[in-house]
Amino acid sequence: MPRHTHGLTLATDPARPRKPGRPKGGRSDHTRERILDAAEKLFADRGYDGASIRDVAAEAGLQIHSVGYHFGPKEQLFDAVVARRADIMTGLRREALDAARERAEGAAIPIKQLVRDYVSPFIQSASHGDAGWRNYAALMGRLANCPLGTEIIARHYDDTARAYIAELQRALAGADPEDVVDGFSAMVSAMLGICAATGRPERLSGRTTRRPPEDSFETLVRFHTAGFLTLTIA
Amino acid sequence: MPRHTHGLTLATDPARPRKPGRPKGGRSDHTRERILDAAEKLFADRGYDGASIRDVAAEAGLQIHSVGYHFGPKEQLFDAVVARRADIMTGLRREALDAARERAEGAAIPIKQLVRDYVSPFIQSASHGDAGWRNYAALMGRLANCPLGTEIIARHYDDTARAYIAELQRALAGADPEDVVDGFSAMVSAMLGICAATGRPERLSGRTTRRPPEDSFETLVRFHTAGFLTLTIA
DNA sequence: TATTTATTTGTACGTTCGTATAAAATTTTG
DNA sequence: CAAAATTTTATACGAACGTACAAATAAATA
Repeated sequence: MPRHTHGLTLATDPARPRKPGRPKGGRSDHTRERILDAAEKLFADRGYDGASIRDVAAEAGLQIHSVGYHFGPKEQLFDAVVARRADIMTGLRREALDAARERAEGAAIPIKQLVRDYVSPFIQSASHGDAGWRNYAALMGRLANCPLGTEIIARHYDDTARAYIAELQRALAGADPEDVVDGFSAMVSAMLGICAATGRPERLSGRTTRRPPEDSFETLVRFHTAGFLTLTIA
Repeated sequence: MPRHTHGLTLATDPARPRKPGRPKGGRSDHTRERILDAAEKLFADRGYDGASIRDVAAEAGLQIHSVGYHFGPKEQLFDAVVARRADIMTGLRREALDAARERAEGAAIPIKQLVRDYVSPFIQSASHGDAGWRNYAALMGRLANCPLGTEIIARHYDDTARAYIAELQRALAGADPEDVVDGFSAMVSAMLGICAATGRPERLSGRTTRRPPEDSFETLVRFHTAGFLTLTIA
């Protein structure tokens, strides 16, 4: 299995619908994954209100009610879509943070390391992962600045965000903690903007093809590391 | 009239509906403004698909068809909402750029000046302007990372964005032009994130009240100026 | 083998959506 | 004052929405 999929791949054989009846092995995870994949794609393309449960069912090759049967009301389906990969993302960021702490041996973790460790899992998944990860990244970008999205993001991402912010504040001793939070917010906004693949950077630079997200990633790390470092200067 | 409204205020007396019949003065601008105000608010709160034309009409105190009569299909209404203040915003940024060019007397404009001039009109309007500007700022944040929004933003904002990017590239001679575009995109993402007022910074910092956007504005200017400046270092 | 459990199917309900049509009301124009 | 123009009101249409119910099907259980 390719490393960048982080253990999650698109449900195979999306064209073949299941026959009715109790499935052979324990639970019917296959169908659930198919529904999540379809919902992820449509929510990313059209937004929460723009994507209908009917569309999701059709995209998954299922009847309408299968979606409600497995996930309940629409909001629960939406939350399940976000949660699935949020758990993976959070795990990667926690691992990276633990490793960085170990390497620092009690000292503050370098800013650049913190920026890299927080942003890297997301951009790597969005650029090297399968279509599911690309859809997920686009979806998170849509969610960033709207009420429903912020509420769900808070539930799944805020704990880890606070852990990184605490390390940033430690590494930036003397900086206003609120400035650090603003810097962190700016970093996240930029990260989501890169992965949203809106085509705007191409239009603004005159490129015909999209710049590789890894290149933007390196720029983003340098750019935001420098930004954080100036916050210590009163 | 307060300076920060930039000549646009909410239509007065939103509770009184107009009587039917041809209006006394030329066109019925009063009703049009009321509809735009209502649509601006609801699109910001609920998104394009989440806000219905019925809701807009009710918010404006009008019958359903008045909206369609004045603005045609829903997408045209949406574009009109974005366009109204985009024209004002673009004007302010152009003025600032012209003034900065004059002051530079042929030399490159300082980075910090460019950052400030681009971001300031938006954040000042969103923080000191009336409710209409606050709604508009929230709406633009929602639009940033979705297809429909990006298309409309391109139509109304890309020309001025390119003018600022050209000056940034001139001031950052030696930097990769693509890096400069990425930095500009990061700056815009952060600007929109601040004005979206999602409540996330409060949750991440433990504040109970929202940090004044002007404070975040000053941080953002320092932060991103430093980011741009490192792009010249290979 | 008979019963229970899990899943899919098919159909349907009431609501809301964007848009359209027709008529009434008021001002401007001739 | 009569006719044309403009805007509001009132109503309605077909389509799509989220959700729900009952029946059918197949595996698990007894």
